Amino acid sequence: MAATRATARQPAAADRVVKPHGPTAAKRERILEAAMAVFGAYGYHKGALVEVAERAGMTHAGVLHHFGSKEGLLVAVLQYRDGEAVAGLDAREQVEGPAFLRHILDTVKENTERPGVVQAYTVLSGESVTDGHPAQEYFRERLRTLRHKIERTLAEVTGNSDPAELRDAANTLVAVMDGLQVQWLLSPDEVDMTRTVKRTLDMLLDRLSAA
Amino acid sequence: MAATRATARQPAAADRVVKPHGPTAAKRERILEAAMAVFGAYGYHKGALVEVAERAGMTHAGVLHHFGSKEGLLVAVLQYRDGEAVAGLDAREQVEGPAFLRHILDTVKENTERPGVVQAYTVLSGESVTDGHPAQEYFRERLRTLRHKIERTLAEVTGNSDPAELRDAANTLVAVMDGLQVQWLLSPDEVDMTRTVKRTLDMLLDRLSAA
DNA sequence: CCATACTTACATATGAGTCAGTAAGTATTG
DNA sequence: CAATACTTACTGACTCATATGTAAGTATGG
Repeated sequence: MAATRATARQPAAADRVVKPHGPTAAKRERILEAAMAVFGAYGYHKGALVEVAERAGMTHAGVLHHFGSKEGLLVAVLQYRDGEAVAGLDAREQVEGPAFLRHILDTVKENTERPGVVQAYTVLSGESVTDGHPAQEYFRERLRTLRHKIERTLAEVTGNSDPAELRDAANTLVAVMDGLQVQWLLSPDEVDMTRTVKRTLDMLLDRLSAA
Repeated sequence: MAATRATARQPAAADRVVKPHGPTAAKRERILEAAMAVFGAYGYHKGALVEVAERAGMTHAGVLHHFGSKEGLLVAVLQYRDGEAVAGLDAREQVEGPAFLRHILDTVKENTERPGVVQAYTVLSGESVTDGHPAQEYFRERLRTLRHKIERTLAEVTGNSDPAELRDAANTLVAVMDGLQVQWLLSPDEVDMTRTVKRTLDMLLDRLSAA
C-alpha cells in the first residue's frame, strides 16, 4: 500500500539534489531524454506523458512516479540540459574573455548537428512566453545570465564601456542565435547558422571597438 | 476597418458571390480578434475554442459554424493578420528601397505598443516548428518572402551583390527582430527593441557598403 | 420562407493525476 | 544469517476535467 508516493512529499521541491546512482539514474536519464524528444517534437502542452513513457519503456504512471507531475518533468528536463556540458550555451564556470566567444561559436556549430535539441529549445522558449507557462522563469533567468556574461565579455574584449551599447550588442547576439534557429528549423537550406553568427559577432566587435 | 476582407473567397467564377457584409463580417472579425488574443496568450494547442467564443460573445459551436474547425480558425487568423496593413512586416505591395527599411523600423516601433500581437506572432512561430503544425507552411513562406525582399533592398541600397553576404544579412535582420521579441516579452525592461534593431540595420548597411 | 447565424445537447477523445497493489531490493535486528 | 521491516520502482485500472467536433433544433432578417 501506498508504497508509492515517495515523490509528492511536501518538504520543498528542491530536495532533488540527491543524485541517485546506478540503474535508477540511468532510467531517469532515459525518461529525460525521451521527454526532451517529445517536448521538442510537439511542445510541452501537446506532448503527452504517455508518449514519453512509451519511449522510455514504461507506463505514464511510472514517469509520474519519478517526477511527480508533468511540470516537474519539464523542469527536470530543463535542468538536465543545463547540466550537460556539451551544448549548454551558458558556460556556467570559468570560461572567460575571448575563449567564451569562441565557445559560443563552437556551440552554434555543434547545434547544427543536433536538430532535436535545437527544436526542443526553440519550441519551449517560444511557448514560454504564454501566460503562466512553467518554463517562463527558467528562460527569463537563462537570458539574464547569458546577457550579463556577454556584456562583460564584450566590454573586456573591446574596451568599450557604454552600458547601453553593450546591452544592445549582447541582446543582438542572443537574438541572432535564437532567431536563426527558428529559420533554420523551418528551412535548413536557407540558413548558414555558423557563418551568420560569426559575421554578426565580428560586426559587433568592430562596432564596439570603434566607439 | 469596416467590411474589409472577403478573405476566404476562392470561387471566383461568380463575382456576384455574397461576400459577408455588414454585421456578419463584423462578427467574424470579432472572432478573429478574440482568437488572436487567445492563441497569443496560450498558444494554438492550449488555446481553447470555448474561450475564443466567450470573448467573441457566443458559444464555441458558433465559432465552429464560421470557421469549420480550429485549424481553419488558425489559418484565418494568420491570413487576417497579413491583411491588416498596420503591423504587417511583409509590405506586399510597392514599398521599395530605403522606404522599406524605414517601414521595418516603424513596424518595430509600433509593435512596442502592441504586446498582444507580438505575443501571438512569437508563440505561434515558435510552435510552428513542431511536427505537423498547421502554421508551419505559413511561417516558412512568410520568412521566404521577407528574406527575399530584404535581400533585394539591401542590394539596392548598398550596391553590394554578394549573394551569400546578402542572404546572411537578411537572415540576421529577421533573426534579430524575432529574437528580440522573445526577450522583450519575457523582460521588457532589459530590451530596447527599436534602438537595437536600428543599430543592427546600420551595422549591416555599413558592412555591406564597405565590401 | 429560406438561408444564415446561431444555441443546446451530445458524442467522443485524450490526457493528467490517483490509488492500490506487486515485485524486487536494502536495511535491520534477534 | 535469516526473518522481518521498510523503501523503491513500477503496473493497471480507474477518475475527472477539458476539448473538439456534430447534430438537430430555433430564431431572424432580407
